[in-house]
Amino acid sequence: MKKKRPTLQDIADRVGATKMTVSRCLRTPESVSEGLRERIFSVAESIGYIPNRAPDLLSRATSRSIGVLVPSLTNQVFADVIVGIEALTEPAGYHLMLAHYGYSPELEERSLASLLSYNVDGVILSDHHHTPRSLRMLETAGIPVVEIMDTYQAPLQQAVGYDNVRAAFDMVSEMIRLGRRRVIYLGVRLDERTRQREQGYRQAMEAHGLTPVALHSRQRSSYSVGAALLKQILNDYPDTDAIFCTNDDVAVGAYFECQRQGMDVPDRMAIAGFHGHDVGQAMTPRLASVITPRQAIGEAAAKMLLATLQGETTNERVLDLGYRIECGGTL
Amino acid sequence: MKKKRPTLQDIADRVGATKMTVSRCLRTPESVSEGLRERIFSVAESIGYIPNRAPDLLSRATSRSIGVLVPSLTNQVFADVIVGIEALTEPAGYHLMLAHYGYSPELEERSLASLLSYNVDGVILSDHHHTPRSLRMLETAGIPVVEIMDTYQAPLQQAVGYDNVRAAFDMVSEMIRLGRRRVIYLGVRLDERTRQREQGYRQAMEAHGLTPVALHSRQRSSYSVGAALLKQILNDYPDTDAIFCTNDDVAVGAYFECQRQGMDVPDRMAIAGFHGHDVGQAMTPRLASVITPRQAIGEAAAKMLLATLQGETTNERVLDLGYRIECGGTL
DNA sequence: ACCGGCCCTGTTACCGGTAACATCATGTAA
DNA sequence: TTACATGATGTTACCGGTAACAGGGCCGGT
Repeated sequence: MKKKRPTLQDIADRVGATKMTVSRCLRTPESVSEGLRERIFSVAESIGYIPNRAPDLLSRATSRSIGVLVPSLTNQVFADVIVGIEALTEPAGYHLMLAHYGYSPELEERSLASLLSYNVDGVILSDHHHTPRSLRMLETAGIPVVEIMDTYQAPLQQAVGYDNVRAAFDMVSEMIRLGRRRVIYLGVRLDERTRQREQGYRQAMEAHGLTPVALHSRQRSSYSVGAALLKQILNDYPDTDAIFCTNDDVAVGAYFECQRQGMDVPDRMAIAGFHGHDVGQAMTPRLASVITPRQAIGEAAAKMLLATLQGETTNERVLDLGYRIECGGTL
Repeated sequence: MKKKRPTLQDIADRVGATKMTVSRCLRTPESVSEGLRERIFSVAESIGYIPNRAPDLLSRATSRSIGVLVPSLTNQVFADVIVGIEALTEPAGYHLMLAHYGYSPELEERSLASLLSYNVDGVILSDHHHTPRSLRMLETAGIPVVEIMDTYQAPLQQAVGYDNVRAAFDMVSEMIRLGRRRVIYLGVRLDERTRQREQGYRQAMEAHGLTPVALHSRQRSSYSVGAALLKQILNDYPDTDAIFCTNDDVAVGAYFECQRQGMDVPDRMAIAGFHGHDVGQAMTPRLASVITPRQAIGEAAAKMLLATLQGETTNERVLDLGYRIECGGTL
């Protein structure tokens, strides 16, 4: 027996006008006579009117909302990206609809369907790989799409990010330049970007005639996993002199394990991570890492999407925001 | 000139039936004759029909979605909570609408209005303090509300969490029991829970006749801030023998600074954090911390909300999921 | 043969805003 | 005074599903 929430009609009844007039008053107050306007606002306030987007959703198939699909919310990287996106969409009056899919394309498909069923005006996607069905849906929905985090592959429409392969290549090359020869790659999960970084790592190793060795954990990324992987290295490849980790969590976890083993970093073991998160930058020695412009990526993606929604057309399809190699004290 | 996305009518036209029949077929396939059913599904597939929730939103003021308001997404704590919530809402067919408000009640109000304008069926809130307008909106919306993270204050309807004051009290008492006398509290930002932990800290100190000292940073929580605060302590209160930090980031940051200063932990300085995140648990010495059941809180909140939405009534208003004091190696 | 019921499908109306158009009063220039 | 612009408000229809009700064909039992 919950009471229905107030509508424009309820306001109209109380001030003796039609809901059309009330609608006008709330949208363009100056188009309504002063006395009426004041009464309408006062009644709206007193009965606690809350705008209702449902009719808009229905009649104009527009929701003033943007769907954002990220693989994981617990991954700090995407939290930063989202902050960047919202910094632009919120002032523009767009509501963000977030969904995460745990790195599974099937779940991405379901989440996408859910977002589209709410008539989102545009979507931001975090992976390049989508199911055929997802692609179909995006096509029939006919809304703007921006893909983020990677510039390596051809985008559906537009993309913002950096080149994961090249970033990994550069970091590993730097390690080799500094004299490391037995560099191992540490990965977790098997998402796209982890594979791309591995690819860059392999290219760098092979370019210098070195043999690439990659270790993976199937668990989700964590400090503990980094520690466990380092133990495995000491066991299986005891003469390793450097590790390049797919992210900072793993790198810092591995560093903790080095400490426990009394293994000097970087003399005996060099360590590099990816993304340049605060943990690594706050510890001593400072963690070597590829610093990525996560928040800027979010902002740029939102900017692109909003521009397209406002009808602007551009022929710039891919925006590369680059990265920075931070050597820190662990190389 | 974007093409309209397919509707039930489009399917109906192609199979020579009415949209009502198509609607029935998609919802309860067995209520439609076999031949028609097959044609409908095949056409739906071929034109790429995507369900549209807008009409439901409008005609039944229900969206099968739940609004979740968290202060921050970059705060790992809430990422965990969200994972817990979604673990229950997703299988139940509810879509999560996330919004964050940066610890500002005014922004919370705006976010809440936005969620309500999409006719969410229920909301989960992360703070106890709301603007009068927010309270009004919740009341007129007439939807179930669950507040999370704290059991200290009387809930609007229902609440799930743990007692921040008591948790802090217990941790600080433990530090004192182990011989610490000049324990300082390190806080960041001034959100509710930080203040509650400070309150628990003060109670513990005063219960033992000790003088409480609290230091705050106005910056958002980070490892760097923890390090900076520790430096400040060494300068202003050089004989401090323990710090209790409002969260693990600050605690670990402070620990890094102790390392840099060559200050032994825990002999010279004991350190305790809050939440029991993986960083602290993976490092050596393991960080003392109050381990909170974040994911379980999310799950319990979702369970409560779903139960209420299914019409169940309960007189259990507050669910306390407790916490655990982990002494680690830093006390 | 007739009736009742079942199964399948169709018809109508509705949800709550707002675009588009209609109406009406007042003002103002010719 | 007439004609027409201007401003304020009302009327109608629509968006896309689905609840509720209305047929109509067919079957079996009497």
